[in-house]
Amino acid sequence: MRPSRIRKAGLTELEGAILAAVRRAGSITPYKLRHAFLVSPSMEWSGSAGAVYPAMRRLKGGGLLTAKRSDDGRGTEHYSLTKKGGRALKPWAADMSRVVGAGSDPFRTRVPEWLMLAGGERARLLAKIERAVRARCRALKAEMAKHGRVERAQFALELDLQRARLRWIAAHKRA
Amino acid sequence: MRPSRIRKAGLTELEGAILAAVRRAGSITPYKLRHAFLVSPSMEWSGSAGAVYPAMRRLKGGGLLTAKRSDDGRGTEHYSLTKKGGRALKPWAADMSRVVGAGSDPFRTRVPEWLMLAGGERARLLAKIERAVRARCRALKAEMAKHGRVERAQFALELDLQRARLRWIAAHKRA
DNA sequence: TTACTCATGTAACAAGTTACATGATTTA
DNA sequence: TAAATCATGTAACTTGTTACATGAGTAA
Repeated sequence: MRPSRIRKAGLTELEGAILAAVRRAGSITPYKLRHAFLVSPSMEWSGSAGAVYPAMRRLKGGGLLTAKRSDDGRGTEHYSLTKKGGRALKPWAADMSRVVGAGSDPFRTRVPEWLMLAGGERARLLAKIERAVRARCRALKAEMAKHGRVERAQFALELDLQRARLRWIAAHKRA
Repeated sequence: MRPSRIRKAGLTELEGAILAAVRRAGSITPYKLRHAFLVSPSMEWSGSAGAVYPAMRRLKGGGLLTAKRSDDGRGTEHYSLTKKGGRALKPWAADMSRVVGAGSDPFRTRVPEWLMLAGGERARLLAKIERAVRARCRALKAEMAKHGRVERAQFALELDLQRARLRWIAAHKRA
């Protein structure tokens, strides 16, 4: 049976990302963090309230975050990292089994199905995908300019992923 | 509110992958499919019984799969794709908003935290990550030889992802 | 007969999603 | 004052995970 709460087993991906973002910000409200996730194209989560608020409450409950409620009538809560939170972040950041994993890639997942298609149909679909990937690359480059160094480093990784996809398409569209 | 059962909204990633795998196999038991997921390093799911059996039952309930129970005393069930299942697979395979997405990448997620680290600590961690990624590449190449054309196409994509990571590390380890 | 593999399945739980509710504050 | 935005939160649901249960067939 697995323990609940902030398990010894370690942080989830979302929890780690939240902790890291709180540390970067110094102090931040769930609302702002949520919108950072919402806006960021490099973030894999929807930034849904139903995920962020419970996760931050969980982290606070585990002593990894502290919250200070301001008296602005809205009850805005400012979260910051505790020492314990900082310590918890290390094994998360250095978890090799996760770091080295390929994650979930909807492109890769579909490859077998694409390769099942007959010549003409496959060529058409791959051409369509190629256009979509190129459009995504353009959007990524445009977005990149608006962000700081750290986000750009994330964008750069995704751009390289998309380029790898383009190479893959080129290698498989006529076969 | 979202409808339940096999939603109009489309198949989940796992459902699509299952359907595609069933089509490839022609006819397959959940047990065998489960083990294909379990063994495959390019598959992102654990292939847990608690995911595969319910998903296939769901797909059968929606008429996308049919099952024939053999009388071997074990009640082994052989699933195959229905016409409806084949039709459902198309929009899943051509869902551009998903195809073009970056998916969830635990490496990318950790980038901000790595870049927060001071010089020495960062260099040590990135060196460790580099070794792990290289080991993964070797494992991938060794595994690749044992598989067929379609799986190799998936492996090739992951290899390129890992190479992009190595390039990223090289660019960020001294900075 | 003991142990292993084949094969299906369930129970409890974790953690995300959408959609909604509620209210304060700012801006047009 | 109406509408938009800031801000927190909950409810219902979906779907995955681990861990276990059950039993048939096979090889030592």
